Amino acid sequence: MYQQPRPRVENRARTPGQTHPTRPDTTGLAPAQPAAEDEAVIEMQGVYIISVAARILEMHPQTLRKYERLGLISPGRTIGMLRLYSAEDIKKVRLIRYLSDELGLNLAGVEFALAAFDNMSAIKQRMSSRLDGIPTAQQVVQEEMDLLFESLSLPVGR
Amino acid sequence: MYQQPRPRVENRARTPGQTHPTRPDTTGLAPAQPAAEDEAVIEMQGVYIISVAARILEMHPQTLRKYERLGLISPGRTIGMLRLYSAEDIKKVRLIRYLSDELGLNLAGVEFALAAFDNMSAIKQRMSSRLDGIPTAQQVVQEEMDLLFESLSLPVGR
DNA sequence: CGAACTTGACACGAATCGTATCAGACTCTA
DNA sequence: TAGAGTCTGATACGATTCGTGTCAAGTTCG
Repeated sequence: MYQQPRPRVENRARTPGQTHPTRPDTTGLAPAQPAAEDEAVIEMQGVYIISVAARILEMHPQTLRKYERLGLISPGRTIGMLRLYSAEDIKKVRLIRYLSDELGLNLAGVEFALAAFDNMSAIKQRMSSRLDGIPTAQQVVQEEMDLLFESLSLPVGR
Repeated sequence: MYQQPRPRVENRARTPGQTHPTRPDTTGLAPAQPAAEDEAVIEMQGVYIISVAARILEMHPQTLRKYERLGLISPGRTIGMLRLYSAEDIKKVRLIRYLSDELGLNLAGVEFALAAFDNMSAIKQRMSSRLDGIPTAQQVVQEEMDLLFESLSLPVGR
């Protein structure tokens, strides 16, 4: 078995005493995480194979594979084609899980939302760029677009 | 029975010969639509009770009631509490159906998308307003925000 | 008045989602 | 090189969601 099934609704808060088994990576592919003290908030770096990523995220490996098949994430690969999840990938999966669990979106909705975020970021960038000579306008755009991101009830700025 | 079940995927194009029964509104509440020639594109005005709205939209009345219960639409009411669907409401339902059928969003996703559209429109308005004295910047915002709306693969500007 | 309609509540089939399981192939360490 | 452990794709399962259908009771309006 892989893990106890994660309840469908909000179990983000970790029970304090419990910590991950931190089973040694026999593969050696994933750089050891910095001796996790509070795993829930550590900023990790490096890449992880799917089993490690799944343990970090407390999700089923099959779920991660399904997300990739649907194009929601695109983890790297080893020479042997093993998936490698970067910190960016982990963050993105957390966002996906938030949209799914907290907001109740299905995967089509998640795809739509992710695309919307990307487009919003890109447009914000373009506007700021085109307003290069007008710092006042740049400021306005910056403020309002940030407001727009906040209005989408996201956990953080993606 | 109310109608033949609408296929889940894309049947927007009406078979040319067929036209709605246009059963006379015994209620008299809904102003007669302008003698529909091509019902698929008519711009209607006035308000309709749920049975008429459902026939126009080729949807089940229960679906419209469910949308309202979820807060996706808010049709008016007669003094007798009968629902009254305006042209705005009809358009909104068409958008909902597009998001659901074409993009595959569930209703939580539709709610998210509608809120995002509203927020985007509001922010665009606010930016344009705050950039009142800088027509150049106003133009940029206008163009880019329109681009943003287009990028969301919407049928029209909502 | 009375026929036709709307209302809310409940139930059903199909589809979706996360998870579980399987055999086979691969990886990496000893 | 041998072998334990892991990954891979494919498939299946239970729970949930969504649109639709059905029902009795109340209301509306000609």
